[in-house]
Amino acid sequence: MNRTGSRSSGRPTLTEVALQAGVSPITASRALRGVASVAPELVTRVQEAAARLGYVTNPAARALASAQGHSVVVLVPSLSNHLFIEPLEAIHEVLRPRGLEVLIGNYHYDPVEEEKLIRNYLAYQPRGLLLTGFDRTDAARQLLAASGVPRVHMMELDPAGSVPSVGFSQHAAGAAAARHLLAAGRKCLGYVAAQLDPRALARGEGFREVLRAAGCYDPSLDVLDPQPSSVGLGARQFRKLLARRPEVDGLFFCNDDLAQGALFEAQRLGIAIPQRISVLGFNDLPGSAHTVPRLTSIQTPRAAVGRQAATLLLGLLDGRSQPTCVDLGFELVSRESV
Amino acid sequence: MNRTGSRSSGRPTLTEVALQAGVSPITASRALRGVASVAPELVTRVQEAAARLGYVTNPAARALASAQGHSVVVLVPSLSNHLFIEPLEAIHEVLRPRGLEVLIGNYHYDPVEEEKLIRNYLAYQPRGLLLTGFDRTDAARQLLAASGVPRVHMMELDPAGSVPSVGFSQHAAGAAAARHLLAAGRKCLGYVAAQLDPRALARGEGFREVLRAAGCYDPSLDVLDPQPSSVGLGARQFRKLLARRPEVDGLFFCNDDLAQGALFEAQRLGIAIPQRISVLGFNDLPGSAHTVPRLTSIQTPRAAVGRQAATLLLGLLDGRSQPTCVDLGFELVSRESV
DNA sequence: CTGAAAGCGCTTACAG
DNA sequence: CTGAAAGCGCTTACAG
Repeated sequence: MNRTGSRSSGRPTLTEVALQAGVSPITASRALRGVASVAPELVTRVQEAAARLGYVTNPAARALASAQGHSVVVLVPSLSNHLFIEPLEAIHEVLRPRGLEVLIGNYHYDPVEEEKLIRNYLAYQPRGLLLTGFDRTDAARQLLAASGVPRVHMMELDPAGSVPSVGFSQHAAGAAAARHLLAAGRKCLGYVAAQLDPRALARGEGFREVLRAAGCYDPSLDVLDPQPSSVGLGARQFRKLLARRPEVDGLFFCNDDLAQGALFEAQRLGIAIPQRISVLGFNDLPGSAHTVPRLTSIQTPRAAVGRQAATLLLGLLDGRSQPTCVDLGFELVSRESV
Repeated sequence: MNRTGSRSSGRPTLTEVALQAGVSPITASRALRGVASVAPELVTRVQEAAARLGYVTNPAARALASAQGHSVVVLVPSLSNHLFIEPLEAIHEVLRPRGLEVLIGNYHYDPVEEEKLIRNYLAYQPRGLLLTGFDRTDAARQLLAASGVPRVHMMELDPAGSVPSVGFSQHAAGAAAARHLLAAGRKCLGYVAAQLDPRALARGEGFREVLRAAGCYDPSLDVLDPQPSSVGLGARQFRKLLARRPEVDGLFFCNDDLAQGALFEAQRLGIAIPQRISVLGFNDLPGSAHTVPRLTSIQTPRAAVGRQAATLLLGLLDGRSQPTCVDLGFELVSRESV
């Protein structure tokens, strides 16, 4: 048989399972895949044979024969800031039970790296794609369109509404932040952002718009730093901003780690939060509920985004659902720092 | 040609590249893979043809034909506690340039889930495996041994020294923690651990051993909680322990997030750190350098573990290196909390 | 240094 | 409901 040549993998094949079960390989294949048309008795016979031999489908052979991978590719801009871990876990939970492998690509906030990942992963003929936001190279856009692979975008809402997306309005979140600070009686407000991805920028837009409408927008109070977000950076930016503009009385941080750093630094500087300055975070990261003072933040539906995006993709694959735009909203969690 | 049938993937194939370049598919294959024996002129011709057509190798076909995947599987117990992100990134950096795909499996600290992942991923015929620690089911052990796939274990050192491993001695780290606290003049010491994976347990052993030798080990001062590690849990455990044993004067936490929680809670309780209680963390997570007071912690070589493990695996694949045990050590970072 | 033949382990039409 | 034939797109020996 085939097993003689050194090219065989050594693992049991479908043909061997079929032999044991006394059926043809095609029937064995159908039985294992749960194709309806197989006699129940044969199904159990095949399943037993497979179990006995410890048979596991060779994914390469399956993908080659069916011209379809059994994977869904998820592309995220980062793994290190914890933000994308929760969607990732939720995606796994939805997709794994359906027999779909989840391939994770991290492009480190670099559109060129994302384009490479898209090119590479498309070779795997994935069933679907889960992407972050809408900001990518033209080449990447073309690759995606040409591939025809169903996809859902996460974290941002499609402005046009034509591409399936699951997330919330970053702009509205920024606006809500400004309104909350204004409602707390603060007047001299700044936005402190790092990384400066499209979402942080959109929140800044929303924030500014409200301030402008309230007649208290001061561009010199904004701090936009392209460096990765971190506790240390938050502390540094807080100190610098305060030295420069001691009259500031409210700060919106684009991520909780920055805000936590500001809280630490304020304590070192002897600046009372929120008495002298209100501090508002974003994302409500683990730990923010326990800082001193407890951080007021905007909770984002990260796990829900992953879950819904995966579910929507599944619907698209089955032809059950239409491309839609799912707005999951956000929630301001009021604690002690504003 | 083949392209007529609906079974084709629609993407350009090696054969088409070969046609364009005026060579046989085999030569095209060799040229693209960088097999030495191809005439330089043909190599460039093939590469140009491939570029022109936008050819990307079909990984399924390649894996099937070569009875070898081009992936390395990395299995980690968690993604959410940030600990395993750095090794993962480092592994990517080493393996991707070599054309190896990195498949990530997260088993959520569940050996049964790890066993399933091993079974599944082995079907991909990975070139190598990167595993976390040595604690797994017997079935998993057998699968690994039977597969013959080269592997390197991370984070712990192989006690026997026969299996390749890269990490540091968890036991020694625990002992170092105890010595540091003792050297600071503390006598009433406890170990606060969560998750209770084998590594946290090993650190506890090392910690206890030193205390015992110093004649001040008190088992009732240890807090071992199987829940996931978090800032909130650290705060809770700190408060409870303090209510129960107000005389405690030094605490070693199995992870920095717990220690950070304790710092917050101490502040709320008005307990001076380190004057009344020394707090020692573990892992030196981002943020720990900025807490109030700044957290003294034990820095672990997480990125280096990933980098070295991947490098060692590469050596194993090339037959360049022998299985060895690489001890990367750890470093106590003295700040303000002890 | 290059190539014709065969095969990797599945699944897709096509029959019956 | 079941199966024989062909094919997915590569690479492995084997020649020359």
